[in-house]
Order: sequence, then structure tokens, then C-alpha cells
Amino acid sequence: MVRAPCCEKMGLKKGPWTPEEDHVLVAYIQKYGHGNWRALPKQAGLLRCGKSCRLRWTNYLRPDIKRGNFTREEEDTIIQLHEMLGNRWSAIAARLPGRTDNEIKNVWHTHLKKRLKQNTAPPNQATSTITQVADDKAVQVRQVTKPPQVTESCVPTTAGFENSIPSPVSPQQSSCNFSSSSTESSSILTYENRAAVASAAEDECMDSLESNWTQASNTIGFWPENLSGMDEFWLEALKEEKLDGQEEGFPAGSVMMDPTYQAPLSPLTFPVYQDDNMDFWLNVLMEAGQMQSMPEF
DNA sequence: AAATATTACAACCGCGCGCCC
DNA sequence: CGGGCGCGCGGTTGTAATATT
Repeated sequence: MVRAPCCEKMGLKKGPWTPEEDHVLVAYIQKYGHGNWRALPKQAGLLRCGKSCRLRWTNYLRPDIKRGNFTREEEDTIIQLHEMLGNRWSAIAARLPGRTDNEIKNVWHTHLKKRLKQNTAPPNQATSTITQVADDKAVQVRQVTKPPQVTESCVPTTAGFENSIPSPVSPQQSSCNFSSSSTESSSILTYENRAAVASAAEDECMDSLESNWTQASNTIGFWPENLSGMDEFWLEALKEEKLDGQEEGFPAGSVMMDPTYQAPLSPLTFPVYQDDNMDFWLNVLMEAGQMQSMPEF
């Protein structure tokens, strides 16, 4: 069966919306809501198809839309979410309050794709790229080594921290900053000290970036059964992605936490901590009470 | 200053999904 | 159970604004 084009009716207007049309649409929706988009334009007296009205409302006129340029944090979040979710713009938009899927899609195609391309240098150039500019370096490091940044709804933004690099702290360096006590909350880095730790570890991480860390292709992850207290953001991602074929090797009921961020790691982008590093991190997680049992590999 | 190229973003298009009859 | 309909999503296009030559 062939679907009839949305705006096949003659006389329906296309193209940019006028302020008058906007006013009519907003006034109508404020008064009656938008239960039926198909019927709306006729009832509101607009010479538009329902689809056009819906698009105009959801992408532009909705009162909760945040206008203006994307912040660096928002852009970074988009990059990380895109890494995790792919071109699922609506899923990405759901994690960026006030931003629409269309807007995010646009900013991806016009800015971020380009930026990522610049930052994705061949391995033998990666180190020099990383050390260029602090701003770019932060992006590069997060892109290569970190699980996606959680959104503001998950982790409060700490002023000043956004410019310090949430580095993949090496076990040797970070161990001195962790309490091994499973009863103390200090077994997880605080916002106050993690920036310092990250900064201190940065140089070493740069050097060992390629040898000690691998990217998400060797993802480890699992489906958590005990969800209490877990970050909603990741849980949603976990549920959506279903973790097909990626949950093997981890016992049900375990949740891998990022000890630096106090947030569940994204099983889709979690970098593999190799060999002895892996053991170290698993022990940290065990001691911090974030895993109920050691996984078998 | 004019022509051309590039960028930014609003809007459109077609498809797939879910609901309802 | 299959078809029609409405809606939302992602890809693409059109065009205005801006930068470059």
C-alpha cells in the first residue's frame, strides 16, 4: 500500500513559518493542547499540514526549548552519547533538557562531526594531538579513554572541574587516593579531590594511553539486576541497548561503577583495563561495595 | 563592493511502528 | 488478522546568514 503524502492537499502552505502562523499555533495549543496533529491545523485555522505544525511546535515553539548556542559541556555530552547511542537523536535529546533532536542532529552535522574528525588522528599522531591545547586535549582524552560523561541530571556540575581532565587514572597513581575501607564513602573519589588526582595522573596517562587502555570495542558489561541507587541515566541506556552479547562474563546483579565519577560505567564505552589494571579496578569496586562478586573471565 | 563559497539551521520527506477498527 | 491512520524518527534539502576571495 502506498501512503498518501502528508501535505497532498492543495492549498497547504509549505516553507518557513511566519510570526503570525507561529502566534496562531501557540495560541491554539496553549488553549486546547495538541491531541490530534492531523486535525489541529484545520481547527486552528492554519493552512498547514499537521505534520508541519507538529514539527514547528516540537522543534521551535515549545516553551521549554532552550535557545542559543550549545555549551562546551553540552557538545561533549552529545559526542559521548553519540558514541554510545549512535544516530538516535531523540534518545540523545532526551538526555539534554531543552534541546531537540533536530537541533542536536544539526549541531552534530555542522560542528561535532568535524571536530571529532580533527581530533581522531592516527595512533602515531595521537600523542602530539593530545598535547596541543588544553581545551582540545580534554575532548581528546575523554573521547578516547572515558566512559560518556553523565548528564547534569545525573552528576552535578562542579564549577571549575569541567576544564580539568577526568583522566583514566592509572591504578598506581590512583591507589594512594583511594581508601580501601569498604565502609567509608571515601573509597570513591570526591568531586573535590578527583580533579587533583586527574591532573596529577594526566601526564602518565598521556604516555600510557595507547599501551594501557583500549577502546570500547572490547567492551565489558552486564545487565544489572539490583538497580537500587544506580544512576538513572545509565540504567536507561542499559535497558535500551539490551547489551546483546555483551553481558557474558559478569555475574547478574553486579554493577560496574566508575570510581572517579561515582556513576555506573557505560557498558558500551567502558574502556577495558587490561591485565593487572583490571584486577586492581575490580578490587576497588568490590571494596567499595559496587560489586557483589568477582566476575570470571 | 561584488561574487562565490561555506556554514547554520529550519523545515521537509519518507519510513516504520503502534494503535485501533 | 490485516489495513488504515497518526505519530515520531532520522535523513536530507532549502535557504538565509556569514565568511572568503
